[in-house]
Amino acid sequence: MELSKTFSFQEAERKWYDHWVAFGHFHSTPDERVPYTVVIPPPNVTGILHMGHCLNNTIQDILVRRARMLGYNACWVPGTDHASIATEAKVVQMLREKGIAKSSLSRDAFLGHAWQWKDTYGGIILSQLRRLGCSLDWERTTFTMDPDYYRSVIQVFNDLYAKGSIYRGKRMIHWDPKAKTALSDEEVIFREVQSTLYHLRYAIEGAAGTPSDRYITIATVRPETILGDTAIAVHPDDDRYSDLVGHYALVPLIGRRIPIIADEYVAMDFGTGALKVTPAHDMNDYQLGMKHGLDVVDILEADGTMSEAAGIYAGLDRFEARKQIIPALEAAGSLEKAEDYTHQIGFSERTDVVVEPRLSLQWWLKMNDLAKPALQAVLDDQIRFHPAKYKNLYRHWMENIRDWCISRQLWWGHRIPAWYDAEGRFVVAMDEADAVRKFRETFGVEAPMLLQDEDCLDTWFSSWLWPFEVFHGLSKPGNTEVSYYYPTHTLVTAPEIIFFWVARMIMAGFEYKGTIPFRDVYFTGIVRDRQGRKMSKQLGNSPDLLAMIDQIGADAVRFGILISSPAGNDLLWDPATNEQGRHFTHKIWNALKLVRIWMDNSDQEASLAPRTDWPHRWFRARLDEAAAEINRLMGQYRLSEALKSLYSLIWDDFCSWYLEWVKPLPGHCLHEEDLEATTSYFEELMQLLHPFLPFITEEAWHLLRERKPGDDICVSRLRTLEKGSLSEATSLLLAHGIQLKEAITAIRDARNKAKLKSKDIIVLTCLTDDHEAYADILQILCRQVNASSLQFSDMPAEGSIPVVLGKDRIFLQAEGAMDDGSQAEEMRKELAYLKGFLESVEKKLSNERFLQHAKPEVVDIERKKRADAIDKIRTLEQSLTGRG
RNA sequence: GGACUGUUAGCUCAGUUGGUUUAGAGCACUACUUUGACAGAGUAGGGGUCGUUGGUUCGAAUCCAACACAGUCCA
Repeated sequence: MELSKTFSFQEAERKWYDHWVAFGHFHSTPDERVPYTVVIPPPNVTGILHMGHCLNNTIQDILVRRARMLGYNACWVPGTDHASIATEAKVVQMLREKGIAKSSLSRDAFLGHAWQWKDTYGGIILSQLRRLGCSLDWERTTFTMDPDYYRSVIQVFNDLYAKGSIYRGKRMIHWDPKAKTALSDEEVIFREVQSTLYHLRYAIEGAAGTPSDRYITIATVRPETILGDTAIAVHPDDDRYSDLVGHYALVPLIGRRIPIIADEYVAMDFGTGALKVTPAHDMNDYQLGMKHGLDVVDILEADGTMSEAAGIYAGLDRFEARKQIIPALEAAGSLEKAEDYTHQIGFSERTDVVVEPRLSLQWWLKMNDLAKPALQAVLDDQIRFHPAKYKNLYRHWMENIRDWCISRQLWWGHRIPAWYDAEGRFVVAMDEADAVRKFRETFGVEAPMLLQDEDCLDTWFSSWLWPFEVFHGLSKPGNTEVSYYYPTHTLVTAPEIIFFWVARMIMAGFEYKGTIPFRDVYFTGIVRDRQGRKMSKQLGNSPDLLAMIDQIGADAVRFGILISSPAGNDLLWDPATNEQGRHFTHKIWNALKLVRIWMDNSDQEASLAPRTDWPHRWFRARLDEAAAEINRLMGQYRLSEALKSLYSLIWDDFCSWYLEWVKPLPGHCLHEEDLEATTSYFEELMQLLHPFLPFITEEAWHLLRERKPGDDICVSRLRTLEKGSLSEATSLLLAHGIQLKEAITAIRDARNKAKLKSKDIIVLTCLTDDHEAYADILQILCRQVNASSLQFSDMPAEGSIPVVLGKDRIFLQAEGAMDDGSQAEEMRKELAYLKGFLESVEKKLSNERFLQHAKPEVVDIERKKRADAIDKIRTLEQSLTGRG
């Protein structure tokens, strides 16, 4: 039966994915095999598939599918994380659209809505990963707020608190005024922003608290914060201001009396050299304030509006206040000048609003002790980073690590397990009953009225347990699964979350399992668009992947993203690479059609083509060589290179050369043994390709042979090669293959230049010392260049066109061949090149120091180069002068 | 401002410990071909001296230094 004109990928994708799941091919249970475990970086439960996921999960799928085919017990665990800020923001917005304000709801009522939302819309991304072909073990799907998981997070909090690693403290934190929560340092993105630097005059206080006619000028980009100023600082060595130190200045508009202090922290060359100090709203100012015992005036509310303490503009948004204060300052004569200024401003990673430094009471985790083993493991290559350059970055961060702010002012997430009484005393406990017990033990209170902390834990405080808690490593310690699957094998993730997640997983691994969580970490590149911009929702430059899969198929999308993705480098992704993937699947499909035609013909009474042997031996050698190469590249995590080499193995060696060499003449059918060899090579190629393009390879697998149920390519065993180098016989075959390809190409080129039509038959005469080398390939050569015969001779044929092949010469004769001299032109160019080359080699060989210093092998190679070049030059010269 | 990474064909990238030629691939480009698997194709071809400068070496795209440019992370 003839196959359809094109591969029906939509049908095949649905069919095979359902089939794989139905046969349980992706489900793993512990057995006697060696495990290969990968845990998915849990996507945000509100997420939808974007390019980053696509790249990341395609890579994981390739590693997992290949491991499965190499005989490992492959287990890839799916799941999602609850993403407290992002999810809570979505739910709040959804409620707002229904006219419900979060503030009107109780915590329980809000969480009811949130869970409902999660159950309806959450996890869409997991179904999208099926479309991509990901071979995940769905029976193991985990969510960071599953009951067991939740309890483990609480247990970890209790444990770290008991060890003294968790503490509560008032510190300057990054505040997100939209989400109204604290952020960790890692959740703040600094961007360069064009703004204005205002120079403002503060009058110096004269006698009796009235303004004098002197003033001091400061520079600020945030003029509204002058309302929170409690000092002006200058450098102690700054002559401009030294007489003012100890005096007082008056804040414009509100007239607050603030001291002028001296501190070496001030940069004399920045702005005016005088620094306004606002301890409540700047990290560094806060430090200065502590040092000098300054007042703290907090002029902002949690939502970013001005507070009563500001004196004026209360209730106004911070940016609106900035707009209004400028004309007011100008009217008061305090504005000296305004200049353009570019600087870095922090934005919330989740809500993209400008973050505020804010003084607040939060929960913190001490990091120093946790970081030590985690740093060492990477430095020692117990955990290997790919590419290794990320080791430096990791080390730098780990050596300068700061305590982690783990509390978030949110309801969606793991509620902080601390209970307070009316007097503000608190205990950390597993649950309320435990808290009551601890209150009794600690404070001697019998029936305390306790309230649990309102806040939640940072999402990463749960996902750092992921590699073992997906196997219930903490909730059911020592169970068979965690013992079998942990430590996991490879983590594939984006470099952006090296600190958020990778580093912390390593810490948790050591703290709770006493060992590394994974052996290799593969950092993917950042996906950028054609203009080099990072793909993001804000820019809207991320393509709709599902539409793309619908349009051109999952295999083509996987190919496109991977082929442009060198390990660890950013990839500029261009939809044109998808086209390449589509063409590739089309090529495979057509090769499959050809082989199927041969199969169908073999049943018929067509005359049997003679048995060919050499092409099969050659392709076996070529396949072994390529498979070894792919093996090596995969071992180094050079996935895109492995795919490139497979692409050319299939397209060039198999389709363009091998299939043409074994193709029977019209009216003939392939010899049975030749057909069998061709079929097994095709199968083997499909196996090698399967991890990359799972759907078309599975389809081909079933079209090449009748299969028993469950005999699927995804669980087939990949042929593994003997270790060591290729045999001498194999090397010779490969060399002859190269020689054949070169001869065919050169003669075809000569035919082209002689303006011969493809139908025109030629006669070949060959001048060579090595008849042997042509024995096996002679027939193929003639057929591929449409020659009726090839004769050996020691004289060129009269009126023929010469083709030079290394030391050999082949002459072609044909009716109507036109030698327009371009062939000779070509030879003269080649001759000039070779002479230049020979000169450079001879220069080396006549250099005494080269002969002394270079390794003997290298000198031998150079001698061989010289001999080859001399031979080739002689052959060319003979051809050009027309001598025999 | 600090640290790191990169700069190779029109574009996107390989080039593994310096020496298998005077640097490879894909896409794009040019000419020819509608040949029975494939025009989503075939056949052949053109195109770069490896950011700049200097150094180490018998020998440098490859190692070192400075500079220029780009990017990332951190403050």
